[in-house]
Amino acid sequence: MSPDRAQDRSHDCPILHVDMDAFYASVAIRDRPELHDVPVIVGGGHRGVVLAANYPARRHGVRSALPMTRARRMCPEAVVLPPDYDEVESVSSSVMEIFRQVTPVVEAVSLDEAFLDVSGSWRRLGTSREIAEHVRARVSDEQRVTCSVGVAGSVSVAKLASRRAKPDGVVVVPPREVTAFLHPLDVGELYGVGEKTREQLHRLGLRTVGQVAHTPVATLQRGIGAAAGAHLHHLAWGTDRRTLTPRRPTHEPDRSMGADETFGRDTDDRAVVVRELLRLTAKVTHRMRTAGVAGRTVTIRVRFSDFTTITRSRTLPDATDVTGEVHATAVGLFDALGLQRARIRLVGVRVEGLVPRGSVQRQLVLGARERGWEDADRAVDAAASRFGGGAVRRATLLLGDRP
DNA sequence: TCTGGGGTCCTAGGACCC
DNA sequence: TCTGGGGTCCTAGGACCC
Repeated sequence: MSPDRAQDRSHDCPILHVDMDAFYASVAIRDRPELHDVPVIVGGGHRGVVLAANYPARRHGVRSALPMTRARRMCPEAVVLPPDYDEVESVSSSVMEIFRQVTPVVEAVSLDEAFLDVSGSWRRLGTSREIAEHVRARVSDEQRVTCSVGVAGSVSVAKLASRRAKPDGVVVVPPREVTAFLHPLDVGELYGVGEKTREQLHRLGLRTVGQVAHTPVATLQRGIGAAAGAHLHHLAWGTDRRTLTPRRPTHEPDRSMGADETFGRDTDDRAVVVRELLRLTAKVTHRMRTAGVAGRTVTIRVRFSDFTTITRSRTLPDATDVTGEVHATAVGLFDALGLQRARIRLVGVRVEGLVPRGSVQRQLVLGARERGWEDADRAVDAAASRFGGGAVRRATLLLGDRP
């Protein structure tokens, strides 16, 4: 090992966490230099939240997930742009391709984040730090957006390191420096510790990661639950041994698929809800059929104007991907709530317990009616793939209440 | 005009079965 | 003849992540 490499020690650090900087905003302004130094917020329009804010906007306190109304109030001079999902996806897949040219062991977390295990690339590409800089240079040169990279011996530490590296930097945390790096951090920095758990831990007198590390596991488990407590203790010592899974094995489908939507205005009209449930169901079952999966458990979600949210679910005798069946189940669950004039903000449909469609053995022979629905679904799918998603809609979706 | 939409995993109680 | 004890499925809720 050359002195150079001994010094940067990144052979102890096979894991890279690459995180794009303010991704949706960076993509939106990459061809608009006049916007680089002014606050830019990317967000959904109506009743939406901030998807991304560039660094000038962040200086005003604007961050992801903030309600757009508050964001505009905090930074009235900001340029607000709608997200360009197609463009973001295109940049994302190009960036992921760069990662895969560095190592085959790439676990994409989301459009803007991935873990890389580069231990097989050292001979070819140099130390982990050098590989991190190589990745950053390529992403910047080829896609004109920046990213930050955390380098460490484990997934959880690499993740925290990339946050420290932001924006547009690299942070390497070799094993011998892990506790010094982790222990001063606020517990809320740990992966899996959100607002609620952070508050619980604070009530137990635990504010820093170091304090959590020196708390008996049993105490943590009593405070926040068996699984979370044990996991947290590992995270606090940086001894999380999770390895990367390049992608979910193909024989293993997603566990659930769903869709929900916030109404433009709260509603207490059953007909509006039923129609929305149909639209959402059609969207979900179409995705299911495209993925070749069917599911048994149908769950609806209802959020009221005061933001309280309930779910109701029903498990069917057989897995289905049929729009009519899922919709009928969803409407049955909704009607069983017996709501009178409750103001509803959002409804959603989710199908769980997904299995490959080919494995579904129906116990009962399909009646003519179900068979008819399946044929109708296939016709809708075919038309959608030929003419685009909006080409065919069920008749009830065409009635009334269009803006 | 406060608070999106896509998911995953965990917990807890009751039913049901052996 | 006091009522054990698992294991699994179902349902509802909640926390969390990006």
